[in-house]
Amino acid sequence: MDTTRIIFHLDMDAFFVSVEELLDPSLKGKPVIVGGAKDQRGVVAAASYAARKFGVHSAMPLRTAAKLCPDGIYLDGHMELYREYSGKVHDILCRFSPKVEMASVDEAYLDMTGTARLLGPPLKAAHELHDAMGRELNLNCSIGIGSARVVAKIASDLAKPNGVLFVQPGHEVQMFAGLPVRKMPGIGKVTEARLHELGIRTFADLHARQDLEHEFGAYGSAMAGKARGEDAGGWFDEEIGESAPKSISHEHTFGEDTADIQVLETTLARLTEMVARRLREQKFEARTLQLKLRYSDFHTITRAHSLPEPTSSDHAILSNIRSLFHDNWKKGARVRLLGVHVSGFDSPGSTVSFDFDGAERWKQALSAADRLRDKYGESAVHIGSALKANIRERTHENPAGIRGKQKE
DNA sequence: TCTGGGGTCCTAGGACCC
DNA sequence: TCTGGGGTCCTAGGACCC
Repeated sequence: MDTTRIIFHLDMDAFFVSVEELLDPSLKGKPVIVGGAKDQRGVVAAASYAARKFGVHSAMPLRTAAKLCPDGIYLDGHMELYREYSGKVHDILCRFSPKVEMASVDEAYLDMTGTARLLGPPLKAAHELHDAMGRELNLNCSIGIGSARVVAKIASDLAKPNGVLFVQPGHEVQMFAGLPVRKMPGIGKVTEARLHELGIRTFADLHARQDLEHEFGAYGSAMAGKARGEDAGGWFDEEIGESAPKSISHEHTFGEDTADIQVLETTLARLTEMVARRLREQKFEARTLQLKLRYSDFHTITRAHSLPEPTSSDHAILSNIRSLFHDNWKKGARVRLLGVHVSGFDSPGSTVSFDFDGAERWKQALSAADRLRDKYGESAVHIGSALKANIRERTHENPAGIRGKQKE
């Protein structure tokens, strides 16, 4: 049996800029920079290929971009519109595979395993997908094909712009050998510098070294594996599919640093409102609340507090965030950024209406119990009888207050 | 050159429990 | 009374991605 998976990674080319061009075709071919005004605090979110010729690239401070490309067209951007187009992209992808995962607004993974009978071989399916994006949305994209997510991701990067690349299973090492380590997803500025110090510059260098685990811990062997075209969990990495969000946050960088308590308090209240509203929209409640505080010198601290019971109320969140702020802000110190972050989600229904959706919970609990029994034997597990009384026990990892017997 | 905003995942230490 | 090992939770910070 052939168990090789076929994964597509699709990446929209210069997505924000391309959508802006749909809105205003006169922008085509011009150096367009999305992210904000030239003199604003902020960074480039996207740059057209014409702007890139000046050396402008995403994540670059706007003020730097303004020096490199003073005559560029600087736009604030329309996030709502990009999300709308992202939805259209998603709709098209769903015609090609039942397993689609949007990794961000402008990129996605598709599990194409077993679609050959319907859509033909991978390259044919990829070209049809590519054509559909052009024909129906008037947008360019690049598609990478491989046997694991990392492979597909690296391939789509190599395929840019507007191309398709299939890395045949088994040919990863050979195909990637000459690539700089930075091309590997997960290796950024810091890890790249550390690798360079060790004389490791390419994927091939990465293979040749046996001491990565020693230098980088578990992450080291993962890197070596990835360089061979394996995903973190081995050849058969995680399923492709959407997963529930794990955190919600909003933050704000002031146009000018401030120590004005009124401004700081108002900002905390506004950020909290935005976070709480989204929590309620998603029907989530959060247990862990976190404040982020960045001073003028860019020194940044985070301070968290976990509640005994989850909440989505503005008042509860704000009062906790305010105490975190007042307990930690160096009075009078000028602040560059404030942020409010919540995590540790629980859907309110799972706590309140246990009796109504109890069946599913029990199923989960029992299957968890079964796994423990498999591991430790029949007497290892007792389902807690105080199930209702002891609501707090039931976290995601411990759905019904199951306790494994101690192994003394 | 002065460094956004929204996320995910990892590490590491300490508290606490058995 | 001391020791220790394993597991989980919590907090802080940081790398990385788009």
